Amino acid sequence: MSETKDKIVSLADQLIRVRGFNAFSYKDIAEPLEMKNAAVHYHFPAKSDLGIGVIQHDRNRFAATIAKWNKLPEQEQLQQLINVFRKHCHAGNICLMGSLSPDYNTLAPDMQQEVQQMAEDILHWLSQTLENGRKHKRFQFKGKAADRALLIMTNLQASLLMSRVLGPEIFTRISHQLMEDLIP
Amino acid sequence: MSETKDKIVSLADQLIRVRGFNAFSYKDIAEPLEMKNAAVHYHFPAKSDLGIGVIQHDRNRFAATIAKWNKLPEQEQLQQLINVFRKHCHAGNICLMGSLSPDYNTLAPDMQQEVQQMAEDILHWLSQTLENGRKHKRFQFKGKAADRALLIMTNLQASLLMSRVLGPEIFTRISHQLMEDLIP
DNA sequence: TTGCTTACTTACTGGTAAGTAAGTATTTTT
DNA sequence: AAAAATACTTACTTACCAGTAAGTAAGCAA
Repeated sequence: MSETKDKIVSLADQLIRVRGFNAFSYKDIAEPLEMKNAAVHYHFPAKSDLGIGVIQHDRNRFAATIAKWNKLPEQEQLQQLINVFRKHCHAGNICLMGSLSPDYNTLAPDMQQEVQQMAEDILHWLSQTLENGRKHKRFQFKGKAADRALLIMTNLQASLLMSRVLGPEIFTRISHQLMEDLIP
Repeated sequence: MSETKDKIVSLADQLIRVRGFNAFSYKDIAEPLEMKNAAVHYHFPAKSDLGIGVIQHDRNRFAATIAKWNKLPEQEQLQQLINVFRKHCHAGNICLMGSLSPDYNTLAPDMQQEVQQMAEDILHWLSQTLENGRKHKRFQFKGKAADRALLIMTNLQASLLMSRVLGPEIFTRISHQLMEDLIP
């Protein structure tokens, strides 16, 4: 990917997390990068192309990141995930899923599918990590790992939303209690 | 409140939940109600006035609803709350908090404050209900009731978001496991 | 019956949005 | 050296948005 394209995707990623997909415009990309509206359209003809670019970038980064974690004990892998969310929390960001799923009905079908796959990526990894952690007696929880993954995923996702409204200590309380619940 | 004003608020409530606050316009209100753009502005001069109207309507309804539940055993009160969310889930709606918190940074300050108070309303009630339920041995959980309320609140909120993307069985799995975790 | 309020409509403004057609300068390929 | 691809800019279109000014018809109130 060219340098310019990369800068556009990074900035769009930020804007989606801070203001939402329907609340930023090509001008918000073009101006800070000192180019014209039409230059952004050159790289991403439609806004949904830009949205898809952002999601794919994020999915690739996630895949690379979890690969780096995969020799760590499971509770540390989960802690790493929580750390990623904490950094976003303190930057005032919400996660891509938390930003794009409320707008889901307004998105183009090809972008909707990309959002869906991102959700499946994360849930699949988290399910596996929880299942393995339980097998190795590092986690203790009731029910299926896939259901537990849903609970934890929704906690993390919405903790960023609630933190935006009620302050960052919300995130700390949620992530702490979450971990506490899992440790035998 | 006049009948017209009430119809506007109800429709706006729907639109916020289905498409998001920044993704509907006065035209989307005016057209189905067979009036002109300017008539909506007559009742709600700025869009934030309409937003505030919707939130206040919802907060009042919530207050009235929990008052009706307050003689029920705590686990049934929580089940009632889950039922409210389930109905929204099957209507394709998300909750107001789930819709407005991603857009929080784009909202007018007076509307932000209203969102904040709505969050505090729900968390306060849920904390109290969990605390009372634990005292009466109807619930069992680790940690502070206020922290548990945060976990459950975020589960419910984001379960509607995830259901929109991955289908309504997501909500069923989350709400079921959530209840299971609390029952002694 | 004159005046005031309510609940609108008509007609508009200024601004912004996504998107595009056509042209240009620079680099790369043949 | 000619042709073609790359990465833009200029200049524009179409469409919509929130918001407003001015007018109006109906009802009520002194």
